[in-house]
Amino acid sequence: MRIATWNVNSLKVRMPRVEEWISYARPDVLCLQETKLSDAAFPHMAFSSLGYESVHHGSGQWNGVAILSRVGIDDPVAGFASHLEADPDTRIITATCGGVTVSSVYVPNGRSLDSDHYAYKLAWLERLRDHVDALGRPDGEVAVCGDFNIAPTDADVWDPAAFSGSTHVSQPERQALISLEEWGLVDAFRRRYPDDRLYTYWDYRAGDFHEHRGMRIDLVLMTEPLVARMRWALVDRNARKGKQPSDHAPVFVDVEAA
DNA sequence: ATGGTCGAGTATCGA
Repeated sequence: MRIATWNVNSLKVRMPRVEEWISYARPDVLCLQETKLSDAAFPHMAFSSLGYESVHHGSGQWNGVAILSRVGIDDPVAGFASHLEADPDTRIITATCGGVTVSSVYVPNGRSLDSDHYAYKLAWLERLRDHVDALGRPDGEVAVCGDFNIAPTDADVWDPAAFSGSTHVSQPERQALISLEEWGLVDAFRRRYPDDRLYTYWDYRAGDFHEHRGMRIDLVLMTEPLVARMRWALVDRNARKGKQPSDHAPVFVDVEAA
C-alpha cells in the first residue's frame, strides 16, 4: 500500500499537477492539505474518474484537508474526534482506508513564538495527541500524515542557525512531535533515511528550491506494525519543479500488505 | 534573515 501526503497550496490552482502526479505515482491513499476549497467545490468526480473515493473537510479560502483512496474509505470524521473541543479551522480529517486508520492533518503555522497563533499551534498539537488516542492502538494500523509545520530535528532544516528563535524548530513544537512518537507513531521517512538531508518544503522566494534551502515538515507518522512492513519511501522532488508547482513536494511510503 | 514568490482576493495578508 502506497500512502502519500501533499500540501498542494490551493487545489483549485494545483489540480492539473495533482491529477498528473496521481496518474504516475498511483498512491493507494493520498492525504492533501491546504486545498483552500469549500466542501461544495471539492472535485470528488474528477478523482472518481481516476479511481479514487474522497472525503474533504474545508471551508474555502484557507486550510482544507482531504483523503483520497482507491482501497476504500470508511467512517470519515471531519475535525478532531467528537469528544474533543472542536477546531474552528478545517485542519484534520480521518478515515479508514484498506484497514488503516488515516488522518490528514494541516498543523497551524504558528507565525512567531510571541504570537497567539503559536499558542494556538501548541494547543492544537495537544488535541492532536488526544485525537490519536481515539484513532486506535499503537499495535494497530494507524497513520497520521500531513504538513506538521515542525522540523523534527536540526537535520530537517537547511541551516539551523537561520531558524534560531523561529517557529517550526522550537523545543515545545518538537516536544509535541515526541509525544506522538512516545504514543507509538514513527516518523517513517526518517526511519528509512536516518542520515539524509532531504526536504519536503521550499519557499517560493529567492530561488530557495534550486539552492536547496528547504525544510522537512511534511511527515508520515505510522505505528510500528505498519513501519515494520515499509519497503520504500520517497520525496518526489520532481513534483516541486516545472509549471505552477506547490511549494511542498509529495511524500510517500510503501507498506507491504499484511 | 529577509522576503526577490505565490495564492487568497482585489488591498493587503499569510506562508
